[in-house]
This record gives sequence, C-alpha cells and structure tokens, in this order.
Amino acid sequence: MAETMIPVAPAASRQGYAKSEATREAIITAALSAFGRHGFAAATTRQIAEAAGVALPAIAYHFGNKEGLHLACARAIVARYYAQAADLALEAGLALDAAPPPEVCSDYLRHILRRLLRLFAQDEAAGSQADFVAREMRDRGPAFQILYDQLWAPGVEITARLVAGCQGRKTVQDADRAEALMLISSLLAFNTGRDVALQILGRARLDATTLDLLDGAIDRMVEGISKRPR
Amino acid sequence: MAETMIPVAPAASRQGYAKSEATREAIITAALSAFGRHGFAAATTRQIAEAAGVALPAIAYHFGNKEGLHLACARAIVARYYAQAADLALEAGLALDAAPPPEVCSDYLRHILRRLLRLFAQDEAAGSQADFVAREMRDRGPAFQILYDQLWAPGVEITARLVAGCQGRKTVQDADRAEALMLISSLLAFNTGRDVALQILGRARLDATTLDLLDGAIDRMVEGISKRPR
DNA sequence: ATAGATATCTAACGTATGATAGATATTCAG
DNA sequence: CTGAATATCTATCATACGTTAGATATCTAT
Repeated sequence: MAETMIPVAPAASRQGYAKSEATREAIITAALSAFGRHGFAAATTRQIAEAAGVALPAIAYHFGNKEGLHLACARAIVARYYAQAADLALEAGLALDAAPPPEVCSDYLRHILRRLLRLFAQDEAAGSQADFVAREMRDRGPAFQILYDQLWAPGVEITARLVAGCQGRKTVQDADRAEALMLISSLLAFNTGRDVALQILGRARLDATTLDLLDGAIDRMVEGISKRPR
Repeated sequence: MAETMIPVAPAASRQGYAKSEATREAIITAALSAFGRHGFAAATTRQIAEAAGVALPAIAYHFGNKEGLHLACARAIVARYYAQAADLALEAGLALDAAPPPEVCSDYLRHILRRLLRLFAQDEAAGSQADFVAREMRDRGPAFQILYDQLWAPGVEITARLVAGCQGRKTVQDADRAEALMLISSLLAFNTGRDVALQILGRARLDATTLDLLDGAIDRMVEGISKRPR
C-alpha cells in the first residue's frame, strides 16, 4: 500500500505559500466562466487550465478533481453574492422586524428585484455566476445543497416576507413564497434567456434604455402586488 | 472517392418501411428525456440507444449523428407543443383581433398561463420537453433558432398582446413584451427549478393542492396587470 | 417466392477527456 | 544561505465517447 505520489495541497493545518492563493483564484474564475457558459459536463479541465494560465495538473493539486473544483466554485459564488447583495437583504430583513407599512415593503422589494436584475444580466462575470446557479438548480449535483441553503432559501424567504409586507401582513404564507419564487424566476428570463429576451425586444445588447424598460416592468409587478384589495 | 459504406436512411423521395418510424419515435423519446435531463454534452448516445431499446448505430442511421438527433428532438418538441397548446393560443389570437374588453383578455391570459404551468410542471415527458427548451435557450445551438421561431416568438407575442389587452390597449409595446417574457419565465421556476420550488414550499411533489396554490399566484399576478390605473 | 431495398446489428477505430506519475521549480523558516 | 515543504510542470495513461465498417436480418413490390 504505497503512498500515492501525487502532490496534494497541504492540509488546512499547514500553512500554504502566499502565491498559491492567486492561482486558486485564477482557476476558480476561469472555471466559473466555463461551468456557467457550458455546464459541468461540457466544460473541459484543459480549457479551464488554459484560461487560468496554468498547467492541467494544477487543478488536481488544488481541488482534487473536476468535481472538487465545481464545489469550490459554488462556495465562491456564495461568497461573492454575499459581498454584492447581502447589504440590501440584511437591511430589508432588519426593517421587516419592525413591521413597516406596505409602502416601505414595496420600496424594498422594488430595490431588491432591480439589484437582482443587474446581478443577473449586467456584467459578464456576474452573469456567469448566475448561469452557474441556474444550471445547478436543475442538475442537483453536490453543489446544489450549498447553493440552495445559502442562496435560494434565504433569498426567497426575504422576498416572501416583503411580498407579505406589501399586503400588510407580517406572517409569511406559502402563497407568498410561491409569488417570491415567481418574481425571482421572472428575472432569470434576462440571464438564462438573455438571447431570447434581447431578440424579442429587438435590442442588440442590454443597454441603459433596455434596463429602464425592465425596471418599469418590475415596478408594475410590485405595484400589482401592493395595490391588491385587502 | 469511394462511396461511403455506411447505410443511411433513404432519401425523402424513397418510401421507408413501416416499422422504421416506430424506431425513430422511440429514439426521439429517449433522447428528449436524456437531453432534457442532462443536457446535450452530458447525454451519451449509448444511454439513449439503450433507453430506446436499439443498438447504437441506429442513431447514425436515422439522424446522421448526435447533433442531427438533437435537431430532430427540437422539431418533435415543436410538433408536440402545437398539439397540446395550439388550440388555446389560436383561440386567443382570433379573439384578440376583435379588440375584446380587458376582462376577456385577462381570462385568456389566466388560462394560458395555467395551461403553461401544467405543461411545464406536470407530467414527466412534458417536463423533459420544457427542460430541453430551457437548456437550448442558453446554449444557442442549431436547435435554438427552431425553438425561437416556432415557440418563443409566437408564444411571447400572444402573451404580450393579452397583456396589452388587459390594460385596454390594442397595440403591443416593448413593455408588454418584457412583461410577457417575465410571466412565462416566472413559470419556469416550477420546471427548471422544480426541486428548489418544492423544497421551499415544503412539498414532496407537485400535487393538486400545490397546483391550486400556484394557480392562485398566477391569478393574482394577472389581476395585478389588469387592475392597473389607466 | 424472391430479389433488391431498407433497417438493424456486432465489432472496432480514433480521439478527447479526466486523472496520474514523477521530475522540476519556487517559496520561505531557520 | 540552505534545505525541507510547497507548488507547478511535462509527459503519459486508461477510459468513455461519437463515429464508422461491414455483416446480417427484415421488409415489401413484383
């Protein structure tokens, strides 16, 4: 039972060298783009290594194997989303504890959905992340639970609380969760289905005026929720 | 320049044998499930052949290669969707020509979205089809244009006309198309994201009471559109 | 009934991929 | 400075995949 001769990243107890972290980052960034664009199966480790500017075995060294890299990507996405959207979600969550009036809730809902739209559709890197999440929604791999627990569950819950708040309720019902799911999913039309959406709207790219158009659609949807007869 | 020795399906001019069509159907059904569930790259021709109960080269014989099979699947989906939903869409389209009152439009919109929800989420075969369509939305392969031209474009347009009609307008604006896209996309939460949705709603499967819940959410969204101040 | 057309099969090929072996370069504590 | 720990590399392997070759079975017009 000879020890394997493959070099492996040092255990968490040992300290790694400084430059190593940069390589990890480069590989994850390249992998996020590749997995997001082509999916887990179609993305090749060679392409990822080349895009990251490293040799192929660097992936095995840092992440064990392709699936380990995939998992690391999921964790990286969670971290990046938290950095980009946690502030607003946290603020809304705190505000909700005080049972604010419907107008405040609808304002928060509007803002969160607009932020989400930009996160989904705007810059390339964020788009790849959202693509990754959308793919893993369906492919229930090991990364699914990470993304579900740390993105979907809290994201839908805060949205559902806002939906309830828009209607003057403080307790969240399943109907609110269903509407929250639909609201978030409706924005995926401009990520997952960016090409279809642009072609239908007759736009070449998602520029400022197109974003205005979509913001307006979001506003009207939120208004439809808050102006309901109670 | 010797002729290839690979048997190839007879040209359209020649008549094939009767049993051959059944094999084609079996392969397409298996392929739809595999492509829908795993995507083009991850689905293997061997799995498909086995699921269809035929030997591997039958695929090459009938469809040329894997991509030919993929295209044939796209065409089959279009045909099946037309069979399952064209009646309602056609009826709504005809009704719209008469510039009906908003209540009629919102009724049609409600019915179409409910039908779409069932098409997306209910039975397994239809779910695979919707999965296939959703995947191709992003992967812009050769099948994209088929699905876009024959499903997305007409589907979104009729929905957009209904959205406009709900607000008492007869002319369709880009804002209506954007809302139509979002409405359809919101239902994909229960196809693409079925597992996430069920887990969030705390249901084991999409049963009748869950469907009721979602129908209610659709109704409220449609109401939010038609009850707008004009 | 039969022959030619059509359909399906077993077996094999070439290739791209993920993984691995082992050598070499780099880092940094002492 | 130095040398052990860490990181990265070149080269190779085993495998699974899409495809192809060519033999065999099945069908149907005559």
